[in-house]
Amino acid sequence: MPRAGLSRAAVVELATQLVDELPGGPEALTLAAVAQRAGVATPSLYKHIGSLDALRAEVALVGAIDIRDRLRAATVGVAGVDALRALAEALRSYAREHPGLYLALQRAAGPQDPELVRVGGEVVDVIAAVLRGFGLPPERAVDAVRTTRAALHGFVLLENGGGFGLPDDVDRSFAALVDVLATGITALREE
Amino acid sequence: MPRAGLSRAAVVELATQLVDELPGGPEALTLAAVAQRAGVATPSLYKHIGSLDALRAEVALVGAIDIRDRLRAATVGVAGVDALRALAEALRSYAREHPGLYLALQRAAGPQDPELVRVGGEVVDVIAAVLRGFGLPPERAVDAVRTTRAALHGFVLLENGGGFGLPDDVDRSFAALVDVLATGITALREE
DNA sequence: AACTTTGGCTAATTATATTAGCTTTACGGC
DNA sequence: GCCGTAAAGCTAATATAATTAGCCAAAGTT
Repeated sequence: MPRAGLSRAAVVELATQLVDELPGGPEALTLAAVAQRAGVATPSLYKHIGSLDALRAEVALVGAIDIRDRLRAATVGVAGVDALRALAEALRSYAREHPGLYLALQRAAGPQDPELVRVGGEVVDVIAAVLRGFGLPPERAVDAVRTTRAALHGFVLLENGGGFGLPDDVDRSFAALVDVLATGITALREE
Repeated sequence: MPRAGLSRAAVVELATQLVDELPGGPEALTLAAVAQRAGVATPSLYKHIGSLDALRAEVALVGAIDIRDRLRAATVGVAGVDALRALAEALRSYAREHPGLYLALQRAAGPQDPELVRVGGEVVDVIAAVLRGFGLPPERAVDAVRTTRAALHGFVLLENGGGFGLPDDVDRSFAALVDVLATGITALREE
């Protein structure tokens, strides 16, 4: 019989699809499901990946790269509050399109995978670059980046997790969050 | 041989301990580990709980109740920015003391368990009560609550997950986050 | 003391990851 | 076109975990 013609990249691609389709997100990802979709027996996957955990790490890396690229693309040529808003909306869009992939990023954050650490750092760099437009003193920059990361990350997690029970307009709340960040971070300058 | 003298509550208690001790948090929780700690065989646990998922839901409920009580205790008799700071610090302390339990709250947020939904609503009520001191127009209150939840939730998740790579003082960053929220939410009044 | 409920047990089933070892495909060099 | 080899697949086997079924003994009740 002919071969399936898999590769490391193909397996990771299938896994990233699954992670977004499965209701349980990254935790529900199984090698059995990947193998079924690939049309091979489960152990065959080990020719391309090291383990389920390694596959999860690769999936997380794909997500990190995607996010980095989207944030960069969304913020070229914009500055100040506009850039912050563009960045925020790009992140939220991505998380809504890829809820499983976004979740996969969470737990994989450990210092195991240097690639992931590097790309994560590049994501943070984009945020830092955007916030530079707010004219903060250098010693406050880290605080502003962390605050922004926390607020955006928390919002999309709550939204994707169904944490907002009320029917009130979530878009408006997100806009409010960005306003709060913009106002509050600007005020950090004055202290 | 004498009985172990378990009960639903005792099993949940052991599970909550484990969730905070295990490196993998709630996902690493197994019935086998609970049974071992309880000194019984794994299937014996089913006399007290319905399933692993049900146990996870109970663990999450314990966390939600704890958090609700801590936030209430931290904010009685304080108002305005002081109340917001007290609430924020109470939440962060709890998450640092109980990283696994805090994580357990995340995924269990679905609408399955009405108890959890109720307690979760009570947590939100505390936040709403604190923010009432900022004198927002009623139609902005939901936005402010969501913004606050998102920012605090995101921060403690990033902190517990090792997401803050730089050695810079995390306490100071957290204080900055609370400042940003206070300033920004106050400004929501004016729009 | 007998009866009943309850909590524990062992045995069995299913799903999954993972390892070992075998087979065959595809392919580079002759 | 043939040959050797490495890669890619397979089946078989092992280990862990959840879950169900059915048994038995301990506690508690009458």
